[in-house]
Amino acid sequence: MFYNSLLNLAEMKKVNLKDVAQHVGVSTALVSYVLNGQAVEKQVNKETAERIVIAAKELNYLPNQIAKSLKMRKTHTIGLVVADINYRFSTGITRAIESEAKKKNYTVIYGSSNENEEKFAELIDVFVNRRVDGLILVPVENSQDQIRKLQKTDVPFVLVDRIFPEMETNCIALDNHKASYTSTSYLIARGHKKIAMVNYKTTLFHLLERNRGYRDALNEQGIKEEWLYEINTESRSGDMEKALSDIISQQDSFDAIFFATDTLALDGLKLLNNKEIKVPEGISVFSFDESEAFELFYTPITHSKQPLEEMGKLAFNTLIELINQNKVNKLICLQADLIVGQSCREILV
Amino acid sequence: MFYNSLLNLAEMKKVNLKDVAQHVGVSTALVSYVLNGQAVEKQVNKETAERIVIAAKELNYLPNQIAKSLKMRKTHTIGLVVADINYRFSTGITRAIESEAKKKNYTVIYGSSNENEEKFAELIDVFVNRRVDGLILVPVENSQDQIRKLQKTDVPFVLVDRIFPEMETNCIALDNHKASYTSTSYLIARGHKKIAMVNYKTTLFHLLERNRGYRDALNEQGIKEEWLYEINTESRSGDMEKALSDIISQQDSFDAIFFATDTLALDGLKLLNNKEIKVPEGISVFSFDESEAFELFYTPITHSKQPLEEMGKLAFNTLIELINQNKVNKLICLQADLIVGQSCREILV
DNA sequence: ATAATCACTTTAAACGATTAAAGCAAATAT
DNA sequence: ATATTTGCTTTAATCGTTTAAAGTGATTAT
Repeated sequence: MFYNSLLNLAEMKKVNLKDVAQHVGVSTALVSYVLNGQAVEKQVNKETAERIVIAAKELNYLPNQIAKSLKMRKTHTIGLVVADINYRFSTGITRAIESEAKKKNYTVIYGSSNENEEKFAELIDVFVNRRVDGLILVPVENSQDQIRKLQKTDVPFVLVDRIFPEMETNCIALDNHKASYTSTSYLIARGHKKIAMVNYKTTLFHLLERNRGYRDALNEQGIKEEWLYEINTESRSGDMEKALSDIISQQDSFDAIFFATDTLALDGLKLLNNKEIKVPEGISVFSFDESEAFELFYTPITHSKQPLEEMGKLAFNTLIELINQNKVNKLICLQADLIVGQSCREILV
Repeated sequence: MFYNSLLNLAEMKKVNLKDVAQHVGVSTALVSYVLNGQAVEKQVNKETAERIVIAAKELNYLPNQIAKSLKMRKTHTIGLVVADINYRFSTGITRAIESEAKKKNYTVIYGSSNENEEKFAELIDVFVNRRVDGLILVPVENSQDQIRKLQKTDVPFVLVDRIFPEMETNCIALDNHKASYTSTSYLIARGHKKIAMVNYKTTLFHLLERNRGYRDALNEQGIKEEWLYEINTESRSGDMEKALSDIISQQDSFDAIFFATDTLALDGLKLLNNKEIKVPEGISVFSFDESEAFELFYTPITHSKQPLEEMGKLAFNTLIELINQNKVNKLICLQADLIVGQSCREILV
């Protein structure tokens, strides 16, 4: 084989700086300068520079990012941990983050914690070992210690969606209280009085905020009672069954169900289908976020919609600021949109 | 600050091999041997080994994977390119691949081509530059040249779902012809005679195979005509509208619609909802794969189901074989499951 | 008494880039 | 005639690992 032949070399294993340098007959330093746009600054002879550029192209030279990362102490990689890749929320922000990252020449390495504390911790460890430049995290329940551990590190990170209010972290989240308040108010405005709230039994702040928004709206608008049904993740379908049975048994007194997440709404709507309760005639339904699944439901579901694109974009760009300047302190609160479907009837007084 | 204090050092920036070595008072080589389980092989003094292990733990030493990768010429990272993260297919195999990868201590870097040829090429370039050990690809239409380029490289890869039959590649795919044949036969067996097939207008082999399966089933079972409607991705909703209008206008003569993908089925079912055609009373519906969206449709959709978990697992493990041994040649064909719902009525003859 | 073996441990060269600092002719200044 | 500057290029250290190869005392063999 003619290892020296241009063609063969280009097709051979990997071409490195040294190969290019030897081919042109200069040192690796010169090649590095030229290929990194420092030709003028370092006063490289124009003709030499050209020869280097041409040779690099001909040899199909691609810099070894690993070596570069080691030397520069920058990997141009960020880690993303979502709660569950099957959530629409996850694919939404993942998409946004990935496309934003690509624009800025960053690579995303990704993992799904599946709402599992240990897996969450493991993923962070793996990413930190890989020397990611930063992390975007959707933390799981009870991961405060993990986050605190991370804070002692010099790895910048931003939380998305879920906040720990007792900690100072950079965070992009929805104003869940307000979104929930607005939603509940919308139901009240349409004449609903007895509104059930179905939420997970959780300590996650963002979900508790949805309860608080619901409660505050009721109270401030003269409804002194509240009807909160809590679903345990471990006994999910059973709990939902119980909650809906309870709501339905008092069917003529309950006006609406407010589901605190799209996953809950999906479960709930399936059950309502089974029980042959019509929406909104039998009962009004309001959801937080929407699942793709809603598209085939006979009634468009009125819901509160999170700006996923924007969240992802903001998360990424905040992280980049952190990476570049080190000191930013941000708690960005976004507003939800109220998407009016036909799942909430108008009750005349 | 007491840089020498254990506690502070552990909380400081990054601890490296040298730090551990100095702390114990030995060379980095010894530390490396011990921490990589070569203590016995390299005849390291037991007591020394212990001291090294303890020091590493105390200092919270984590090996720098970048340096390791550079030296070992192995990144323990694989690249995954899916066609669109919003497809259920994508999240399905992504999940499987990721969990399999984690078991074997691999990290996945991931990207979505959004069915775009250029983005597909870009992603591969980025991943190859990052020196991934291998690639799992769901190729986009017309990406043959990209694949051929990749073959000239020493980067091992496996294709998933979509094959280019004219090329020799390692590939995990469904037996689409058979799945489609079986599905069509099922419809025929239930007394359907005039069955419309709705598919994308495409050159993608796996989708064409679905057409062929449909056609062969019809022909071999005495139905000499075929009714193929092709949807152009660019004029998607218009084309679907046209196709369905055409099918419906002859409603009493068409018995069933066979959608070649879940995305097409979703679009189609939405339109049928709008047009207030009932499934299966008005027309039978069969889908290839299912979308989460089907869960809220009033009728469980009968469909052909791909074993996503298995596909992902096989893809990953095949890739690992390739990475380790270099020469494997596999075209693994999986079989679909027929999931019987209630969307295909029984037509009595 | 000297050589060989043993049981450890260290040295130092990679991996492929970046980049201060030094080197070296030729041109210009003193 | 010598010193300085200019214009360009090379040298060599560095990032944090891995791992042949060499080193080193103590023990055993000849």
